[in-house]
Parts: sequence; structure tokens; C-alpha cells
Amino acid sequence: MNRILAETYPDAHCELDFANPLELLVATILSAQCTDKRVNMVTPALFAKYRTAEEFAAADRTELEEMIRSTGFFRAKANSILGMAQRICDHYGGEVPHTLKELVTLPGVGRKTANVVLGNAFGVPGITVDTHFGRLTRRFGWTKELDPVKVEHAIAKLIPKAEWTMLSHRLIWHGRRICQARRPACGVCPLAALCPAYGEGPTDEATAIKLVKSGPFS
DNA sequence: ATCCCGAGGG
DNA sequence: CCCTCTGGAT
Repeated sequence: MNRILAETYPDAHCELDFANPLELLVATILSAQCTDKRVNMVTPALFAKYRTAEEFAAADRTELEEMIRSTGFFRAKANSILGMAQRICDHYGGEVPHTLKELVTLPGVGRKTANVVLGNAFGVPGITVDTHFGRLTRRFGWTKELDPVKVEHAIAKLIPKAEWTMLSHRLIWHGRRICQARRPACGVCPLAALCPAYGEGPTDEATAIKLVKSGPFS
């Protein structure tokens, strides 16, 4: 299945628009529970107004909230951006740090966000277990784990490190285009013949979680 | 386990 | 109406 994914999505890549590590970090924070398409609608104005960690840290909270409102969770995200920028100024000389350990100390930055920045801004192999990655690897029967960290470790044993970042992009692309949460398009899926969840696949994530827990996939 | 919190699809 | 979208902090 991994080989077919690679052949189907040879050019899969991060679909958030960014020009430097700081922009990617901000865009990834905004992408929580939000489509990247919508993130890309608010970031041009945002990145024109705030260009450095210093400028983000000095941003007016209300103005920042209004600019990112449509991405949802806007108060929490504004708070994360302000705190993250402040800490980058205080502890990292205004530059986005390059390690997972340092990145996850930033407010609003968890393991998933840190791996996105490492993989796409710094070229460090990383597995980014988001909603798509978890759903697809469970449907494929690659893992039964629900905890993102356990999913990450399980896949790390199955796939060579050099492929981690591209696999993440490919699963996300496939999840967006074909293997959608609510209505997977099994009829046009290039993995159909190999997929344990073909046809009788769950049609929504809540159902999927219940089925995985009761153990029909193995 | 629950909260944050908006937009779009079915 | 209900679910989902590249989660993280409490």
C-alpha cells in the first residue's frame, strides 16, 4: 500500500503557504481543526503585518484575534501565537528552534505541529499524526492505536525514516481527496484491492473509533 | 475528559 | 441538524 501511495502522490507536499520557518509555525498553529485552505486565506494579510517573532510578540491581541477569527478557536490561537513569539524572542534569539524538544516547549506547539515545522522548514524526517494520518493508518490495518504518539511509534517501525515526511504528506492528501472521514470514496481508490476497510468502511470518525475499539481490523 | 470555536458539507 | 477540518492545554 505504501508503494501505491508513493506512485499515486509522487508530489505530495505541505499545502500551507509559507516563506520561512516562523510563517510555517504560525500557519500550522492556525491549522488546528481548520482546513489549510482557510488558513491560506488569512495568512497573507497576517504575514504582511507581522514579519518577525518580535513583531508577533508585540501584536495587539484584539487585532490579531480579528485577523485569524475565521480559522476558529481564535482566542486560544491568538494566545498561542503571542506566547510562542514571546518565548522565541526570550529564549531563542528571535529564531524558530530546530529540535522537537525545543519546539514543544513553545505555547500552542505540540508534537504534531513541531514535526510539521521540522519536516517542512528544516528537512528533518518526522511523522505528523494528525486526524487524517490516524484515520487512514487505522483503516489500512497498519495500527489499531488511538493515541497519536503510539500511532507514530507503530508507523516508525513499519516505514524507513527517509520516507516519514513524504508518507505523512501522502496520507494527508489521500485522506483529503479519497479516503475522507465521513464518506470514503472506495469506488475510485487505488488501494481498494489491498484495503481491509474497503466497502464496509466506516463512514464517520465516531463510528470508526468504535469499530477500532471493538476490533474488526487486524 | 473537556474546552477552545468558526465555516462548510451532507 | 450533525460531523469534520493537518490540535493543544487544562
